[in-house]
Amino acid sequence: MNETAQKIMAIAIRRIREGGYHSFSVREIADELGIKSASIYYHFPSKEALGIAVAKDYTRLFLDSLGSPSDQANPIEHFLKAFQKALETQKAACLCGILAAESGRLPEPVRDALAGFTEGNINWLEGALKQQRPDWPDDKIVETAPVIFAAMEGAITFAAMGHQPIHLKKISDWILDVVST
Amino acid sequence: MNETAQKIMAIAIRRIREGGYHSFSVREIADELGIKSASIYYHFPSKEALGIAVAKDYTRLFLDSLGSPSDQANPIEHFLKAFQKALETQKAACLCGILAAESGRLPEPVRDALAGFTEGNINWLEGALKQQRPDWPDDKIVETAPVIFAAMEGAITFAAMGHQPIHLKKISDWILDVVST
DNA sequence: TTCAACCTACCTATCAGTTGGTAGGTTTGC
DNA sequence: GCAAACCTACCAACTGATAGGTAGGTTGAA
Repeated sequence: MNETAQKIMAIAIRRIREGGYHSFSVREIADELGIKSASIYYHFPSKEALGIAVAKDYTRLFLDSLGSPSDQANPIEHFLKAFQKALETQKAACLCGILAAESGRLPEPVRDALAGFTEGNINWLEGALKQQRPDWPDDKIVETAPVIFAAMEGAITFAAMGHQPIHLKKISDWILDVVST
Repeated sequence: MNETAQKIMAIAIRRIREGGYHSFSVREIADELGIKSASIYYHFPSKEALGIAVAKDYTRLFLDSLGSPSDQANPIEHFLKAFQKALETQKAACLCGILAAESGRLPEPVRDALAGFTEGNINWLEGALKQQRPDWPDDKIVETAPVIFAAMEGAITFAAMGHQPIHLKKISDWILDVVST
């Protein structure tokens, strides 16, 4: 993965987070980079392949930055803070929440890559809940994890939209409350 | 607003909820309806105008079905159940959550129509909270309403995606807990 | 050491298909 | 006769994608 390919991915990821997979074109990326659209196809065989690469890279980066739940005293809080930090530093929604919104018309392999992010996050949360609430039965853990995830995705999507001020801290506190009682 | 115009809007609204504003075309709608794409422009001057009409109609229908918070003994519960009912009967995400995801690349008037939905819902929730929690200070109410809204939007978006089972009932219970304590 | 062979990273030019949109003609029911 | 509701036929712009070419660097065998 060379420098140009990484620049292409960086632009693609930003544009997807702004308006989704269908709202960017290969030509737009090339224009922004100052090369021709045909050159994009030297680095990525198709727009779809670029979308998959972007989704997988984003997933890997996010999960890597999370580390392991067992490294944390309060892994759920750690998870929620990762979302807050992502919004603060990148001032953008989560790629996953954006792609989820258009999942009905996404090329199947892109949808699969998107599923990788949700699964990775929900698995992480299940591990975190098991550690933090060993008293909870499995089905309660399996039900709770995706709800935490989806609620945070919604919050960050609307927060990044910027029309209404949304305090991620507030919803994080709610979730911490639910988990600790 | 005649029958064909309403059919056009019904198809548009369904397609937007499946994949967003950028993933449907005027021709697709015409094909599904069995008319030519040019005929769409007899009823709506542009795709943008159709998008606006759809967003406004969706907003009106949803707010009308909510009624007034003061008609409800527990208006927050009423609001949350409206989301659950929408998912159950229509098996689709909320138009607003989908459009929010691509808001960065939406034509401005469509984005404005989208803002109408969020504002309408948040205003409703503020009224509901004021009624249900007269003891809460104004700033707490103003902070809480958008968070309830965004969390439910996220939950319904991922629930409609269908990849992971999300229980809207669960997040509704959390929110009711927060409001009642 | 030299030179053919190959590679990387782009380019120009073009493709077929799709997009939103328009001008102007036709049908149909009152 | 007239107007609502469609149609045919088109347009410019844009889409993802391909074919074929090229400048400049690297490699490896004689």
